[in-house]
Amino acid sequence: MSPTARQRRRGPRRVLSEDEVLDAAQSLLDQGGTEAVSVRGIANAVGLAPNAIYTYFSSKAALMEALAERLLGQVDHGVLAARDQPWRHRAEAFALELRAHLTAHPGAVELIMGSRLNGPHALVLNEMLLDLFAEAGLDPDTAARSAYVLAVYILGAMAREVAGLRDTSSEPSEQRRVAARLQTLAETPTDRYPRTAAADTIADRISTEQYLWGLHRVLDGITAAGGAAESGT
Amino acid sequence: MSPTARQRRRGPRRVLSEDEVLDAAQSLLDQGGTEAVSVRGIANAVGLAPNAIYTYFSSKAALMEALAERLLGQVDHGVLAARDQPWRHRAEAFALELRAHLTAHPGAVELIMGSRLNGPHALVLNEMLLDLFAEAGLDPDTAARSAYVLAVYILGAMAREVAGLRDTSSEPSEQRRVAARLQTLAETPTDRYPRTAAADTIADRISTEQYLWGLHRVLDGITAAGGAAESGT
DNA sequence: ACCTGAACACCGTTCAAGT
DNA sequence: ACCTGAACACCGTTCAAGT
Repeated sequence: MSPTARQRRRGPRRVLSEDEVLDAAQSLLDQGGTEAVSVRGIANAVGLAPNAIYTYFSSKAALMEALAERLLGQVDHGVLAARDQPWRHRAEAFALELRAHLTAHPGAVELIMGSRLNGPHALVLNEMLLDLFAEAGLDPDTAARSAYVLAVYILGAMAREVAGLRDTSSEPSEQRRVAARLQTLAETPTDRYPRTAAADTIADRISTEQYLWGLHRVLDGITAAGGAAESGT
Repeated sequence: MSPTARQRRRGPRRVLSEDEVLDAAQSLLDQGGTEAVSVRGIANAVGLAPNAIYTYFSSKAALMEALAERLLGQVDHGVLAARDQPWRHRAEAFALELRAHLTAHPGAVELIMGSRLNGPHALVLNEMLLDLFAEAGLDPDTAARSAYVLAVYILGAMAREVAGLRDTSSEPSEQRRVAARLQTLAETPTDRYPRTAAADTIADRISTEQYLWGLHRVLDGITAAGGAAESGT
């Protein structure tokens, strides 16, 4: 599953793909957050000397940019394109899908938030949001503004959510317990401890409820301003 | 202006305040962003050995947390507390004030976004937002949700804005020009180049307009949901 | 063209020692 | 209690050299 050291055939032939390098980077990111991603760590994971990484990416910054772009490309946007569904339903499904993907890769949030979001995947997503709001009956200008506001809300909410999960590491009294709890939950099989699993699900549902409440307020505001066609959730 | 090396009276007496250490950190942050803030750089700026910093803060992470808190405390929240003004006007004024402060310290955004926001200054701000929405006629639960959504929008918008200003450093074709432009603008006296200054002001106003448009949509959505009392902008 | 070893100029943090 | 010098285990990146 995780890319480990491979037999190094020495020689000029390119032995790795860019994606394999990004796989290693993403694995480090998922395990220890942004600060755990190092050029030397990636090199070690793929079995190359550190400086060989610069054959694939011109700098660590370029690598991280590519990683952010790829992570954005991994979110399933099929729900956004489903034209048989009412636009509001699609917006909500997409917001939930993006949240699910990013909370599964918490380190990715910081990366995506700091990125310019002008890569191909980001542009595709923006295009789909423009389409969505156009179908909702908004004129192009209002649709563009609305897409921006929606993106700000979704990404901002994700950033606040993962910031709340942060370690702090010095004061074990507060959030440390939550992290420890999550760790425990990740290790306890759901079917053996139904109560614990249920409590966790409830906690998550509360957070999801707050997220969706805000999303609905944003969509309400957009609808009222742009004269968008109303449609059920 | 910037804290430079001071005469070091050697001995056990504490010669610096925590604030002086944070001053140095903030200066580095403003000049070169988060990655320019190093324990050794701070130590050099205040004229201490690097490890002496650990007398003031237990770790770099704790230092950065304190810095984020202090930066949040620097935003003028008088506009939020002005009870003679309609609540919507206060919300807008506060949003603009916070934006002005954070765009003046772009590096601070990443710091604040990554912080838990549970320090005293953050709690004060949250409390004031709760008051604001209570005065707007919302019940406590809705006020709390609304404060969260408003914070997410404001901080999210700031994060997107500073991410757009990022360097990229490798491809000078795109945003590099904007950065260069801003640099040029910062160096050209406004009164000598009125056209250039006007163009910049217009560009900023467009951005401000988008920011406020989104803010109004969010407030509209909240108002509609919570049955808040309407008041003119 | 791709990869390596070695080196450069950095990091955050710890430790024993001085005052 | 506060500060220092020295050290440890790291960084990202560059360079000359090998295939």
